[in-house]
Amino acid sequence: MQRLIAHISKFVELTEEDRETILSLMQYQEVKKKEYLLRQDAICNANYFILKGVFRKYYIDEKGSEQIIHFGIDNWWITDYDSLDRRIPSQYFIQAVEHAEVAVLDWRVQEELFAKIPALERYFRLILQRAYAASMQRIRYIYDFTGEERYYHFSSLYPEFLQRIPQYMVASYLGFTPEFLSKIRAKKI
Amino acid sequence: MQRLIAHISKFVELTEEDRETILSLMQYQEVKKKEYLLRQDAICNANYFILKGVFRKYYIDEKGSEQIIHFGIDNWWITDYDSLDRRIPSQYFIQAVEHAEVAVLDWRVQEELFAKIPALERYFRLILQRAYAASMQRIRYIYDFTGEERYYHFSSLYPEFLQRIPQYMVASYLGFTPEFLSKIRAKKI
DNA sequence: GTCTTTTCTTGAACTCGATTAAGTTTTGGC
DNA sequence: GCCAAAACTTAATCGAGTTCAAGAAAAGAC
Repeated sequence: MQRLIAHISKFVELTEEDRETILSLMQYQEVKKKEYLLRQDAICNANYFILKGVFRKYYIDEKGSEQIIHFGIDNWWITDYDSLDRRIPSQYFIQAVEHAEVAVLDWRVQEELFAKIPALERYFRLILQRAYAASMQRIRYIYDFTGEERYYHFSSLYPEFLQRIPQYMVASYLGFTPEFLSKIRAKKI
Repeated sequence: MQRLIAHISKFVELTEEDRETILSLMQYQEVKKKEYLLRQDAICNANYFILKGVFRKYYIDEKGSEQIIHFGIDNWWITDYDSLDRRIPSQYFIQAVEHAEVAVLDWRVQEELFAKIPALERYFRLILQRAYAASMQRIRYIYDFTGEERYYHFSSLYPEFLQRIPQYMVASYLGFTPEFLSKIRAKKI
């Protein structure tokens, strides 16, 4: 859980008392491979800080196949903000790709925490700013580059990732079919 | 400027004093068609609330052509958060598509305002949450639908928009060429 | 260690949308 | 009101990536 405190401290200043408050109100949770933090149609009840492991956030598209829109890795928060905040059913699944550990911030606790520690409201504003910028960047990649270019970019950015997660998940995240990914790999080797 | 106050009040509670503080620290500005609020390589100095008009946020892609990543319309904020907050050169242009009026929140004033009115920090957290969710939704549209489907979806969602802005901008925003948009329209009529 | 499930590969036919290169229509400046 | 610039259309050709279908390899389960 110290990783969470360290992360927050990179963005805002916390007193020793703040730290204790945060630790006392958040919970540590282990998540087994393939377990879900959230399922479609459920109302999201927490924001999760990933201490260790990998999660995927996906939905079922028109044709009934899984489409990954986001990977969550160490030191990122993962949730469905829309469902969490507006208390509406989620369109997404959040599932552990491998054994993981998270810090859980329940939505009922969140308000209490913001009231006690205003710096946290700021911290989340900054986190969201980054997430928003990252998702703009993602749209740029989709528009500017071909599938092949996106794959090479992704594999040079997160080489260890390709070892840890199934190829078909990478294909889904990058927006093409597993067959096409196979073809790209065949070309290179 | 009352539209801004009304918008903020939809998300957080403001006292009469808060309102006056906000109005005193923000500036009203008219922006002529084709004028820029931000240019590539400049550091973004403000967050703009659009009172009236339409803006486009775009960048120049690898091939040297303009790629629109976002439209800003009445009652939305538009800025480059990454550049604004981290004081780094922007990758984007923000340009008025038609004559517009904005409320300007300068970055040096922003901190002062957050200190005086903590509710505003919360307001921006909520705004960013929405923007982030919207951009996720955008990625979904790109992945799930063909260009033609995206066009029909867009035109049913914002019919008045198609009248107000050039087609080639719609094509750029939707991620295809103006020629292809012409083809879609020819098919239907 | 074998059996089942999951993941990955290969190839042929096909489709969506890009590119190129005209020509046409609309808009706006003066 | 006229001219130039900006915006839109049409058509032929081409390529990135999909779909379908089958088989091979790897990973768990017991």
